[in-house]
Amino acid sequence: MKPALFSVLCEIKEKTVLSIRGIQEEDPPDAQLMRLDNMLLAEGVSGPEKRGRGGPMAVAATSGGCPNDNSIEHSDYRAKLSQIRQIYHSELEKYEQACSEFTTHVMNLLREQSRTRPISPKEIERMVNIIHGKFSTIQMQLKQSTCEAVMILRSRFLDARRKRRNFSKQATEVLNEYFYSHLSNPYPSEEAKEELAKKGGITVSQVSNWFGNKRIRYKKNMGKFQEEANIYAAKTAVDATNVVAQGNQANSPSTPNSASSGSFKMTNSGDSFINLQSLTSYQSSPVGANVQSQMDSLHHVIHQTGRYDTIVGNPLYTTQRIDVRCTEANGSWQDATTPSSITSPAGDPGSVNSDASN
DNA sequence: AATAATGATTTTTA
DNA sequence: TAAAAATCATTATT
Repeated sequence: MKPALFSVLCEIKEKTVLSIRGIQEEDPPDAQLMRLDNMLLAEGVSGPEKRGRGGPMAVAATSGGCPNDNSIEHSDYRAKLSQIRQIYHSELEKYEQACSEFTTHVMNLLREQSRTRPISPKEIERMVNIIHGKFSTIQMQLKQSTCEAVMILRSRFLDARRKRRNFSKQATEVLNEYFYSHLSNPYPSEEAKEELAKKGGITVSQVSNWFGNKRIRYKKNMGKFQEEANIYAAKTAVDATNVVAQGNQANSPSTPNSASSGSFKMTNSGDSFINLQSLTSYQSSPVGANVQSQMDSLHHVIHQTGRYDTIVGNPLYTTQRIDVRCTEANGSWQDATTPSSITSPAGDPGSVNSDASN
């Protein structure tokens, strides 16, 4: 009886055109999926668990502990990321398992039924394809939402602008020290930046940022920075003189002025320069190498003593005049916005700063 | 709560 | 292309 039924079913099938027809579907829509995959891979969500931990972790232990928050934040980020990653993988696995389970289940069912009704292998294949398609769309959704989560995480943790931390005391100390002892040319070289970064427990680009900000802000109104300028200038001045006092014999005094400004364009002010030079040499024995920084420091000290009154009295005015000093003297690390109009009411004690040059 | 500081980013400039 | 200048967004201070 069975064969009869079977053949009948076959006929019906033929008539109702339930048979296979266009089996052309699938797979143009893979562009998006590729994008998601790539991104997940790039973010380290998919791909091998890279717990590489080798990195620049142990930063310079030189001189004092800098907790260095950066790494803390980073590890926080990594923790969250690995959480996402974990979820992603477990979900993915679940889906894959479910998919294969369901597929085998359906196939078994169909095979069983194929005994009592006509089912071509092509139909089974098609069925399997459909199932896989369904599951892969689910997977894609998973990938998409994972991507979203990662992006959110990124914007929250990696965008340093959003989570700014002030530098440690140590870092600002080091940076300011350099800045004020190279006030005439506060452009640290790449090596110097690395050094500073190391000492301060920050990155080189942070050093660069800091100097960029510092220069512009210092220039913008120096009055505000007078205090710390004096502090650091005095500090480094003392250091410098000490150093000089100890051992300078190495260098010959034969490298006088030229050395001082180095790569800096020293527009004019020949006389004032000489002036300062004599001053410095007077204070501290002639030195070749260190001259620059000493001059900077001293400059500050002198400067301060020279016109403390005006500083106190009229900050604005002072600033401007200092500004002028910078322009004329340095001529370079920035040009003062101030017009020459305000320029020195010549003659006053302030003229001390004409020295300021370099 | 208002405002100053400050580190980072973006845009402009030389 | 590096530095200046403008701007943003967060943190500190009052």
